Amino acid sequence: MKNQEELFLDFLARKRLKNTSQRMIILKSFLRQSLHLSTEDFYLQLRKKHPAIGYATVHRTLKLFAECGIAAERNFGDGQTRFEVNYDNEHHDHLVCTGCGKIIEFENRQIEQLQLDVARTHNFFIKDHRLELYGLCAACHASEASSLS
Amino acid sequence: MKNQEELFLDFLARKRLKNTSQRMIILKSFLRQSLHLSTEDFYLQLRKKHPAIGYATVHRTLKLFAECGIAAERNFGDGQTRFEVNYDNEHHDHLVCTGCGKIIEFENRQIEQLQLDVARTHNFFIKDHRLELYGLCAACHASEASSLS
DNA sequence: TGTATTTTGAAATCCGTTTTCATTTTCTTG
DNA sequence: CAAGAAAATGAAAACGGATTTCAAAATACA
Ligand SMILES: [Mn+2]
Ligand SMILES: [Mn+2]
Ligand SMILES: [Zn+2]
Ligand SMILES: [Zn+2]
Repeated sequence: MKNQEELFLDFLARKRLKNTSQRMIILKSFLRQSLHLSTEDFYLQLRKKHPAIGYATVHRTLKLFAECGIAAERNFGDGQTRFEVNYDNEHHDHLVCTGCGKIIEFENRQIEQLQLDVARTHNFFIKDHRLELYGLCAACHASEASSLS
Repeated sequence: MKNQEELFLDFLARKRLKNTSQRMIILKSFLRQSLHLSTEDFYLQLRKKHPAIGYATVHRTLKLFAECGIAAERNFGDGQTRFEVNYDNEHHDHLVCTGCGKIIEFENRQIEQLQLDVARTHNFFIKDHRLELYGLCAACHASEASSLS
């Protein structure tokens, strides 16, 4: 099993892309700290240590990560694309708190199986899916209840 | 059971909004022909019969429909918001063909129940959810298979 | 009616994303 | 270790869908 860094280097070689210091810095930073960060937020983080790296490069590199499979691109309906590390191509779905923005990951084999059933009954060939549950986390639910007049 | 038109008129009255000819024309057109149309596409349709109605008015009116519950706002990941009539607040999810854009609606009580289970195990209070299955419809799947070299 | 209030349509603006372009860096080959 | 070809970079511009602005028009209510 290759690690994320090796996977990315292989990808670069295969596509005749060049291995630059910016790409390595962005990769390491991404693997270290990223969890559902928007390009903007990730860029702002990175800029603290590496102010010379431009937004365009960050954007382009995150896209490369998604293309080679070490990142997943997510959209939780707030108009901002988010990226997260995609370990071993393991799939998961999300609970999104509309109160505080907290994101909880989950995986449910039964739901996945039922999705396949749905697709089959419609002669549909599934390539991908997205399931997001929106609502309030325990903390936000409690604070909303207590603030009702 | 009130129909969509009555619901919208009630909504306008409740919010002290005015009943204009544009709003009625847009409402009737929307109820008649809309199925997962983007604002742009809906506007282009409408313009054929009503060229004097502006895009901004169409956009604002579709938002009103969503606000009062007679329309549902959808986003299938192509960067365009789509609207559809939301009959009787009945929920459904979607199969989206990435080949031809075809959209098939489905409803699966078991999946809905399992979602509630997931939420409960995470002490999450669900308000809404979205489930989309992306892939190829039967026709697109067949044509892709036949075009492989 | 008169008049306050809302709505309208065109155009401008917003805002996240993507592209452009001149310059710099990387990589290959002799 | 050059040099030349190819690709990457960063700043700024462009893009595209969504939203807002604003002056003129339409509506609702007394
Ligand atoms: Mn995740
Ligand atoms: Mn639908
Ligand atoms: Zn929360
Ligand atoms: Zn299709």
